[in-house]
Parts: sequence; C-alpha cells; structure tokens
Amino acid sequence: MSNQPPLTVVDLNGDAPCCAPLVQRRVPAETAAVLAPAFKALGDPVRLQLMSMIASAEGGEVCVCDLTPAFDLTGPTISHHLKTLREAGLVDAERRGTWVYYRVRPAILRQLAALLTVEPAAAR
Amino acid sequence: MSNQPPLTVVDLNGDAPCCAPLVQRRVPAETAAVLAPAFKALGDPVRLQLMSMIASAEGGEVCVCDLTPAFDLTGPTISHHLKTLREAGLVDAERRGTWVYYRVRPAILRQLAALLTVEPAAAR
DNA sequence: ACGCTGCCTTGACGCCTGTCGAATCAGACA
DNA sequence: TGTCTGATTCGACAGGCGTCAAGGCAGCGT
Repeated sequence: MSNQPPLTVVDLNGDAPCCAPLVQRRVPAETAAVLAPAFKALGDPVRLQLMSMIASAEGGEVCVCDLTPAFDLTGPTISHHLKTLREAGLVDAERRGTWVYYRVRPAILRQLAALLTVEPAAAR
Repeated sequence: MSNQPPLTVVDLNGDAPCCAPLVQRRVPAETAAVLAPAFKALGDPVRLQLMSMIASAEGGEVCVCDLTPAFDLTGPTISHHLKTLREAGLVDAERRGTWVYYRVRPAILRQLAALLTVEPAAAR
C-alpha cells in the first residue's frame, strides 16, 4: 500500500457495476488500486460492525451518539474509524444541529459484492 | 504446506450463507472478528489481483510461476501475499512436483458477497 | 549422488495503523 | 455573550504490515 494520491474514487458513485466478477476476468491494476482501499476499510472488526450498524439502521442513518456507546472504545477512536470509512467512500456524513448522522453509499457496496460474485451474472 | 493449525475459520468452509447481509441485520462481534480478516486480506491491490488471477484462471488453478512475473515484486513478497490469502482462508495451495498451484475457495467468497448484498433477497 | 532450479521461510527495516488523552471546533441554550 | 455538550483533530505510542536480501528445502535432471 505504498501511496495513494488523495483517493479519487473514480466512478464508484455511479450505479453501474463497473467491474466484472473476480472469477471471470482478471481485475486490472487500476481497478485493484481503487477497490482495495474499500476492502481494507472493511478489514477491521470495529469498522465492519460500524458499517453494519449504519446500513441496517432504521431510516438508513445513525447518529454518532448511538454508535460510540456500542463499543468499548473512546470517542476519538470511533471517530477515526468513521473517518476511514468516509475516506474509503463507504459512508457519508452529515451534521444536523448538534448531532452528526452517517449513512452508507449503496453503490459502492453493490460494486464490491458484484466483484465477489461467484456465479456468472445470470442472477440479475 | 496445506496444513494449518491456526486459522480457525469456524464455519467458513460450509457452503451455507452463514450471515445475513450487512444492511439487514447488525453483524455480531464474533462474526465481524471472523470475516474482517478476509476483507483485510483483500485490502491490498496486489492480493486483490492475485486473487483475481487465481479465480479467473483456466481450470480454476494457477502455478506460482505464472503469478510472480506478473508483478514488479520479488518472489518472497509474492509468496508472503499468497500466505496471507491462505491464512485468511481465501485460497488453497497444493504442491505437485516442482510447482505449487493455488485455487480459490468459492464458499468464503460467496459469504463475503452475501454480506455485502444490498438488495433484499428478491433478485434471486 | 550431485548440482540446479523453483518456491518458501527467516530476519530486518521503515511505514502505516489502532488506540488513547488532550486540545479544538461546531451548535444549542440560557 | 458565555457556557455546555457532542464530534473531530492533534500528538504520541505500541504493534502490525509490506518489502527485500539471504538462507533453506523439495524435486528434477544429468
């Protein structure tokens, strides 16, 4: 992981599956460089749970004040993990009044899932 | 080298989807602790490409001698990345004569994809 | 049996990451 | 305005990770 510019998540915001599944075609270096940080961000138990709590929340969003007490970690540490998820393009943050709310970006989740799909794309 | 005492990937070898999608139910800490290493292993561009090369290979397996020259890295480094993938339960290695062959474990790939699935199970 | 080739492991180095406490910033309320 | 609460940023530390050079081990060919 030597260096990544500022993480230009190219077309990850689009809804089209940018990439064929791992098992079908060899993923080019550029694609790997873009998607690997997203997997890396999911590669921590705390962040995986944070991700799940945000994604499965009622209304699709969660207040940080509900996230922090769910772990045995300090506020700054949770904030750091949320920043990591944010910079990986997995979640979005918005401040409304006193509290900050997080929500997931479904598009990139879909792309990651598509990349890992084992069956040929017949299902969709 | 296929024997590995550590690596207690609990039920990841089963074919049943052990976990509901991220967006449906909050993933428990134990599940996160088990699956996060797999995502972490995919969180490196080199390993993501290695994974893809192995998964998309003819016959489902590939020789290390075909993997190494595809990168600007030394043999030991590629070997180290392959070990990481192996210990994450993502691939399997087998020595046949002079060469070592790697193949993916589709079951865990399916589980990771299922975890990231965004749509409710309506699509399939 | 001997050496050759190919792959893996070990040891070492520097960078990155997870964690915390302290300080800082952004709103809300009196 | 001042103060209080909540979230982030800063500074620092230990541990983990990616990389390479050197060494070791397994098969194959002569």
